[in-house]
Amino acid sequence: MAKNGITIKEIAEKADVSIGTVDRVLHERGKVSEEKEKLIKKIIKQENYRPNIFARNLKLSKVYTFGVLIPERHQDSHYWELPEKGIKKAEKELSNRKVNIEYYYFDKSSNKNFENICEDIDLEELDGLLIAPVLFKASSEFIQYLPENLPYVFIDSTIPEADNISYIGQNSYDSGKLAGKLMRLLLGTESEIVVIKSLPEDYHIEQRVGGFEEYFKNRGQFEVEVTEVEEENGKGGYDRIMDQIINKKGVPEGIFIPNANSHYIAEYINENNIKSNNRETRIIGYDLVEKNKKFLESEIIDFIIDQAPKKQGYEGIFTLYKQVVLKEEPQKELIMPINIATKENMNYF
Amino acid sequence: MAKNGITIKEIAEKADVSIGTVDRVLHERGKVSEEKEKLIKKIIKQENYRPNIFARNLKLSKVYTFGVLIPERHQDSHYWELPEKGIKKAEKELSNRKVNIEYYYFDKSSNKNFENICEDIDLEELDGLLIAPVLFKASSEFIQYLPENLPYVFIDSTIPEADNISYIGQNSYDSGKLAGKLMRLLLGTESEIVVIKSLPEDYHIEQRVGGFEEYFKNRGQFEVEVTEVEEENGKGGYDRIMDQIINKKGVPEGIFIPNANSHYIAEYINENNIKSNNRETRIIGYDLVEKNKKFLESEIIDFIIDQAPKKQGYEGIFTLYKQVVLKEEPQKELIMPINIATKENMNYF
DNA sequence: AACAATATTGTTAACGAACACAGCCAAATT
DNA sequence: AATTTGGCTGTGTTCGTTAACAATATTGTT
Repeated sequence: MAKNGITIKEIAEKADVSIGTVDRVLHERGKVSEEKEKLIKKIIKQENYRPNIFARNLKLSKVYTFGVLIPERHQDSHYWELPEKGIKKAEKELSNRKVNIEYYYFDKSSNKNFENICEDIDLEELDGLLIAPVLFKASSEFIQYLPENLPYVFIDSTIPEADNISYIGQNSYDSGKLAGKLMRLLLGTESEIVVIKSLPEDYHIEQRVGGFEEYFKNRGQFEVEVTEVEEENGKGGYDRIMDQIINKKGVPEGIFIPNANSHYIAEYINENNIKSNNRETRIIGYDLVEKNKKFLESEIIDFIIDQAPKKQGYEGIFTLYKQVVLKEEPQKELIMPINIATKENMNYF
Repeated sequence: MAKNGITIKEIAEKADVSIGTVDRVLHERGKVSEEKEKLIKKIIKQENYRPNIFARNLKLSKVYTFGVLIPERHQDSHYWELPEKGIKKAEKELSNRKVNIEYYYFDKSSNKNFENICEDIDLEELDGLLIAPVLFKASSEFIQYLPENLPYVFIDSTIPEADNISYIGQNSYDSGKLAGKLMRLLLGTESEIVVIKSLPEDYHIEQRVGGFEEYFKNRGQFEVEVTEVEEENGKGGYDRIMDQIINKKGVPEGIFIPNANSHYIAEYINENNIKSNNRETRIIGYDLVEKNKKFLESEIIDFIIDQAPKKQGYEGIFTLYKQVVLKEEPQKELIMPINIATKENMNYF
C-alpha cells in the first residue's frame, strides 16, 4: 500500500541496462536497440512508471514562462479585469514553482493593434500561451505562426480547427436559454422583450441571443425583438437605441443584454425613471463587472449571468502548468458553469 | 526578473558560513553562535528565503497520509457522494505527489457510531485530517483528542472555537435569503408557502430557514409556515407531513425544503398529481443529488440551491496539501458560492 | 587484418534540501 | 602537559531525474 512508484534506477535493474538507456527510451533521445527498447517500454507500462516530479523539477530548475494574450483590461465594461484576476491568482500560487507570466494586452476593436502586439511577443521565450481569441480571424492567423511545440490554451472563445491543448469557456447557447427562462419567470405573462445585441458580430453573443430566442419559441404571449447597437458608441449608443425603442413601441417589460454592457441600460432606466405599465422593467445581463454589480445590488438589474471569468483565467494557467511542467494528461475542454447572480449571492462568486 | 529565490548555499555564501550552519538555523538543530545566527536570520528574512519544494520533497520522499472523516455516502439523499467526488479528484491529481488518503465514513444518525469510527482512526499515521463536523457535539469532543500538531480542515459545517486550519463551506443564512427571493419570483403575489424542516436540529438548516423567513418579513402578501419532519422517517415521513398540510390548509403555492430531500416532496406532488389553484406548486430545494436533478429536469422542482460540494471536498484536500506538503500559508476560510441550479444549467456544475 | 565510422550503452555530475558525521578549538579536568 | 569536554562549524551523502560525456560494441572499408 501507498506504493511509491518505480524509479528509473529500478527499471534499469529490471531490464539489466543502465539508467542512461532507460532515459533514452523515456525521452526518445539517442539510439537504443529495438530489443531493449521493447523490454524497457514493457516494464514502464507494467509498473506504471510516473516520473517523480520533485526530482524532475529540481533537476530542470528551469523557469517556465507563459504568455497571456488577452484584451485590454478595461474593454467590455472592464470585463477583462476578471479573467486577469484569476490569472494573477494562479501566478501567485505558482510563484515559487518557477513559473513566470508575460502579459500582452491588445485592443479588441482593432485587428491591426492585435497583429502589432502579436509581433511583439518573443515566442522563443515562451513555454506556453494563454489566448482569448476574441478576434476570430486575426487569432486564427496568429496561431499558424506559433512554433510547432508551443502549447496554447484558449479561454473565453475557441477556434474549431486549432491545435490548442484545451478550451476553457461557457456554452453560450445554453446560457442564453437560461436567460430566457429567468426572463419568463420575471415577467410572468404577456410581455414585450427587447434584446440589445452589440456589433461587430461576435460568436458568443450570437449564441446567447440564439438560445434566448429559442426559449421563447412556442411561447406566444411573449414577443422578443432583437435590436443592434455599435459597441464602440458606448453609453451614447445605448441611450439612442433606448430612445428609439421607447418611441416606437413604448417601454418594454423585459430587456436582455447579452454582454457586459447591461449597466448602460440600467443607468438609462434609472436616470429617466422609467416604468413599464406601472411595473419595473426587468433587466438581465452578463458578467459581474463593478457597474453591473452596482445595479444588481439596487435591483435595477435583476439577474446577471456569470461565466466564471476568474476561474477561466486561473484554470487556463493551471492547464498550461500541468501540461508543461508536470507533464500530466491535458483536458481538452473545461466547460464553465452558467452562474446566476442576484443581489443576494453576488458577493460569493 | 523571474527571480527564483535564494538557496541555502547562497545564504551560506553571503553569511560566510557553511550550509550546515544555515541548516542549523533553519531547523533549530544544534548550536550556532549568536552572532552568526542573527546574521543568517537577517539574510533569510531580507531575501525572503523559501525552501525549494522540489528539493525538499525529493529528499524527504515521505508519503503523506490524509484522513477523511465524513458521513456515509448515501446519507442526506446521497448528498455525501458529492464532496467525496471532489476528494477523489484531488486524490487522483495528487497521486504522484506522495499523497495518500484514508477514508472513514460514519453514520450521521448515530453519535455512538461516530465515536466508534473515530476510535478506529490511527491518528499517528495521519499528516492531516478533513472533517465534516455535522455531529456538532461529538465532533467538538473528538477534536480535543487530536494530536497537537495534526492539522485539520472542516468542510460543510464548522465549530467556532476549534483550531482548524481552514473552514470550507457556504453562508447558509444568505443562501436561505436567496431561496426566499427566488420563491417570491416564482410565485408573483399572494401565496402560502410551506417550509419543511427536518429533525434533528442542524445549524445549517436552521440558518437557511432563518434567511428564508427573513426575506419574507414585511412582505405581507406571503405567508410562510414552518413545519418539521423526522429525517429518519424518509419518504413516508414527508408523505405524512404533506397529507397533514394539505388537509389543514389546502395545497400551498410554494414549498421550500432546506436540505437535499426535496425530491420526496416532488415525488409526492407528482404521484398525486397535485395542483394549487390551478397552478403548479413551486418547489425550491437544496443540493444537486441525482433524484433532485431528475425532478429539476422535469421542472417539478424549480430551483435547487447548490453549495458546490465537489469543490468543498477538492479544496479541502488541497488545503491540507498546501499546508502540510508545500508549507504554504493557509487560508482560514473559503466561502463557497451560492449556486442557483435550474433545468437549463444543472449539467454544468 | 587494421582501422575508421557508426551504433549502442554506461558513468557521472549536477539540481536544493536534509541530516548524519567528522573536525576544530578553547576551556575544563586529570 | 595530556586528555577530555562541549561549543561550534564544515563535509559528504542521499533523494530521482536529466543530460553531457565517456566507453564499448558492431559494422563497413581498404
